[in-house]
Amino acid sequence: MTKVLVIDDEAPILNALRINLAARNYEVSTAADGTAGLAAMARERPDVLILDLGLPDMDGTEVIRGVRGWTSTPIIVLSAWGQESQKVAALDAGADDYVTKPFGMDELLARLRAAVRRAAPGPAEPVVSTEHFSVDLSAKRVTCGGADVRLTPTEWQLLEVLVRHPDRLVSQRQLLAEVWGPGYQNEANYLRVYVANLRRKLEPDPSRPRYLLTETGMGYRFRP
Amino acid sequence: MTKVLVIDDEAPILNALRINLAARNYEVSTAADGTAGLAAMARERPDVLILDLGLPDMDGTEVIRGVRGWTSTPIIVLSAWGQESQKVAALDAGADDYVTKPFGMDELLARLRAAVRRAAPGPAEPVVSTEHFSVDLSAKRVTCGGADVRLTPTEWQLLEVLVRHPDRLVSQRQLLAEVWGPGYQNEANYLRVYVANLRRKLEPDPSRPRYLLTETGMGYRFRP
DNA sequence: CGGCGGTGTTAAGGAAGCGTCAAGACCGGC
DNA sequence: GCCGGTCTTGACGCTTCCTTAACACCGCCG
Repeated sequence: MTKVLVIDDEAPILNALRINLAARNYEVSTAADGTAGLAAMARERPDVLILDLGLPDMDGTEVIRGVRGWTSTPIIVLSAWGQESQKVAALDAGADDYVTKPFGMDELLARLRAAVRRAAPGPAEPVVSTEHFSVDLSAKRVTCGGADVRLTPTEWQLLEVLVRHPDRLVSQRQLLAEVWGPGYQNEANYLRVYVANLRRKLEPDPSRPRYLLTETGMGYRFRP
Repeated sequence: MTKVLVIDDEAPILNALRINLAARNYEVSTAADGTAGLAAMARERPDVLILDLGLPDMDGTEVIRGVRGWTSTPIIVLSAWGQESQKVAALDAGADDYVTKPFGMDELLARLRAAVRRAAPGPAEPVVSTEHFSVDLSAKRVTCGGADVRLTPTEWQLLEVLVRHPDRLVSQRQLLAEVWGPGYQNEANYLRVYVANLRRKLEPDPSRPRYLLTETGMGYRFRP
């Protein structure tokens, strides 16, 4: 769940944000001034910071600089209408984005999504490991006992489909359709050849498969 | 020098941007509609794209999607006041930021700086070394056995893409799109020629590659 | 016991992909 | 306009991969 920290001294805005963000399934924490905000930033380690520039105890750009000293967490700035120079200063200090008050909640949420998306390297953990081998989906890399394993394109595609559905039984028809195309749904012999190839390259004992299991008459299953 | 591409169909805005950006030492190119814009994007390889949503020939979000298909170059969107839903759609399509017309030039420039700064690799290690050669990404210099190696512009771009994704498989389509442009995704023979050039200049034994590995049917991989 | 459907294994031919070389096209500077 | 460097383009031989077929195996049931 995405964690958001809101630093603002106006109670109505704080409440509105807390309610709306919580409703969208964000985890929200708040702080009412710059000092408390910097402390909360270090303590909570949020994924995004929403920062009001008009704080009672310190200038907004100082907060930004304080945060930027040790993390690149995205910062979205709230500023009152007309404070052009402040906004510019905030962006130059390292803010990622800003929204002018009064603002529409939809716009803020869209900017929030954009900021989180930019910061996130990848949506899902792309590496699946077993005791004997590991598969890095994004790098398209397979290592077995420390050494790289070379897979042909077809072998890789087949393994990818199985690994993306761990513990699930994947039917022969689905495998054939996803790897060879929808026109190959009766060529079950392809599967036998390529599953055998994968087992020879990955299984500790290819004749007694431990990870790439056969479900007779149905399909195959990957058990991590 | 930072390169900026402006896609806008209104001549006054185009001129204002050209003058102001050039005065700030940006290198500016322009396009008047989406089609020409996408072509210019591939040709010019700007560091930032400024995109007006109100184009005559296609929807702004389509342009964004066309660009995001092959590069993560920052995109700043210009939109008329009040088009809230358009702005949200643009951000969700992959835009990085937007500015509402009429806009202050200072604000646009600040957002431009922020976008470029965000896109910069930041604290990433700018020099990658192997046992036999080392690549300085920021200085664009390659040394092999103590001596400088001369690379042609195309050779350098190709090497840069591979080195920026160490250990990762980079598909032929991605390499072609990033080095030659999105229109060259079927010219796999270019890759063969230039990978061979790089190997001849960098590999200790070009016929038995140790760092620039080919994965038949899939792409290439740089192993440090 | 002997067929039968589904599966695992292996090998060979052809297709596709790759490395290499070289010649021509292009483009900049002089 | 010439010249050197760079980029395209095509052809050739070689390697890798995909497809296909043949055969052994296993469990099931008549």
